Amino acid sequence: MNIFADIRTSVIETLDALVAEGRLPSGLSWGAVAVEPPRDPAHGDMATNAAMVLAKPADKAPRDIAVELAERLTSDPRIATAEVAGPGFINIRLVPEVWHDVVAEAIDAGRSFGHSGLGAGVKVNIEYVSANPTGPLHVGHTRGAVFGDALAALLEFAGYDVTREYYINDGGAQVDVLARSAYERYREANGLSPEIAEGLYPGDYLVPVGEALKVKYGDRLLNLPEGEWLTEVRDFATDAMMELIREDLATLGVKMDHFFSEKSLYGTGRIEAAIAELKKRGLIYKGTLEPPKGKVPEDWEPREQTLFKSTEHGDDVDRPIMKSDGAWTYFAPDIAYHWDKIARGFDELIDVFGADHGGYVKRMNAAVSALSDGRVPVDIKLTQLVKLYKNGEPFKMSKRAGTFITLRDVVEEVGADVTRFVMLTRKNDAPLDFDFAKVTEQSKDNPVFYVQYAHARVRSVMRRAETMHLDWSDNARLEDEAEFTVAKKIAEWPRLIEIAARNHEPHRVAFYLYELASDFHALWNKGNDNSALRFVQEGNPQATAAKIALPRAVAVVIANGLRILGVTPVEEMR
RNA sequence: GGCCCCGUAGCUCAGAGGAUAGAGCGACCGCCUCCUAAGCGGUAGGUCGAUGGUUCGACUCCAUCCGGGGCCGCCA
Repeated sequence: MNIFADIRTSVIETLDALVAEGRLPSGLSWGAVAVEPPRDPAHGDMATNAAMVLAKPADKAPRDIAVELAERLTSDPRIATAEVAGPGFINIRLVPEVWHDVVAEAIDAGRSFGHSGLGAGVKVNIEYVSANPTGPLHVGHTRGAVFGDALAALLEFAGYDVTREYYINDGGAQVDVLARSAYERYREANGLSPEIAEGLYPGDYLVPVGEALKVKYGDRLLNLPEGEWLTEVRDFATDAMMELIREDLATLGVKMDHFFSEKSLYGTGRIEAAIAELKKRGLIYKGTLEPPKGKVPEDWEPREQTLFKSTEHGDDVDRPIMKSDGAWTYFAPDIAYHWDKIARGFDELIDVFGADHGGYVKRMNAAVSALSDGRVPVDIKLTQLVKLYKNGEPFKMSKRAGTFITLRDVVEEVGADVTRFVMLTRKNDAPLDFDFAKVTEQSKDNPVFYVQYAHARVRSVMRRAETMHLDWSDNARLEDEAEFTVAKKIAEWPRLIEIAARNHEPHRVAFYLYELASDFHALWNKGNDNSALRFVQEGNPQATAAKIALPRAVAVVIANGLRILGVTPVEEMR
């Protein structure tokens, strides 16, 4: 139940009735008619703009429509008052029973409260993380992992059929570099001193890989020319890195449905097939690009390449898919990969990239648009930088010195729950400050704590109520303003889910939970002054049952929200 | 030079085209005999970067400009 959608339906039925009676002209569109919570609670529980958006097409004064509409709306038993205000708003107040019903429904529906038919089984593929398999995941990947995972859960909650996917970049030159780096560690394991040349990966994490290579191959690969060991070492090292990455993701609670290998596209005709699709549409040609303006590379010279006419689908320049030497560019397997997703029947695609990949958005959009003839929308979400701090001091990282902070460092330091919540306290495209000290602080300054604390408070009173052997009725008795404030916030949950899902913005869930927790803490505190508002009424099981329904509903919503974010709701604070 | 993101209170940030633009921090003033004060209430603080445009209505959409960041031929 989404009370805002329900009342909107009522508004529209009323409008239809007005049309049927000739009070409004026929043929009007209700698309712009909205029923929303007002900014100022003094304006009521919800407001509709119907009269204003219909005034012009209906050729009537907004207030005339509003007066007529408002008068009829009150015949809806849920609507207590409907008043015309301002330029033509209709401010609606609902009867108290509605809010009691919301509380009962939240408790009754439990984990499914807020589920939406929005997705209606639409198949969505969400690709995230997709880090090169050349080492452990670092902080930047962590944000992408958390964001993608929360978005996936959010869409599932909203009724979408979601596939979580990771694209393994195991087809390019970087995995050869990985192989050479691992080979040096293999030599080291054999008692030789490794030569980590400039450009190789120096990290310690390859030491065990070298040792494992020794276990598998003994000394047989020593003193062989690179051509004879490269493939085997590369595959071995890549598998080891993917195993490492899977473990890293597991510590965060991220589990992919599907890993897709770039390598599987090469030599199998799959790239060729995807390019053939573009060729079929007349979007492949041979040509020479202009040099990039502004920053001209020293060694630039015009070369003829095979190009994708991405400008036909909104890109700024056409993009090379094959180099002048006949090898595919990195973009070619990307096209093939996305063609594969389309061929697998996904209705919508989402890619989560780091902000440094912003330059690829237009070309990927163009590729998907071309390959699906505009049928499959692709939304590319960029996650901005994470700046690390400790007690307000910037945390210096140096890749060269190998002192970069890994995902595992972060999770071990503050825990997966805190990591996930904090990463979602900013919009994906806003930079994020992550202070190791502050995120674990137990105070209201810390949103993770604040929301968890609200949940723990509810569980605490529920444990107390257990001892009273009361009848756990879903029927709340709401009396105080603060109680209605909380119930009304709960009523917004289903609507919030739809907005967040539609915009692909899981951070909205985190912000909402903070607001709900705030309303709840306020109510709790009111119980300090006014014992009638306490959830546990000593020696009175009936009164307690009636008062404890509301916090129970709060806990349901907080738990559902936290689960979407991938955070475990806690039973008590420790 | 081009493209993308950002610009909202002193600071960090929310804000489906709606009414008098919000929250937290910081500052100031209050609230524990009472389910966790790990909390709550109040006060102060704003030309929503600028100028035009669309609209009944613009922080929101469009254009131009200013400021900050990122990316920019065959690299991955």
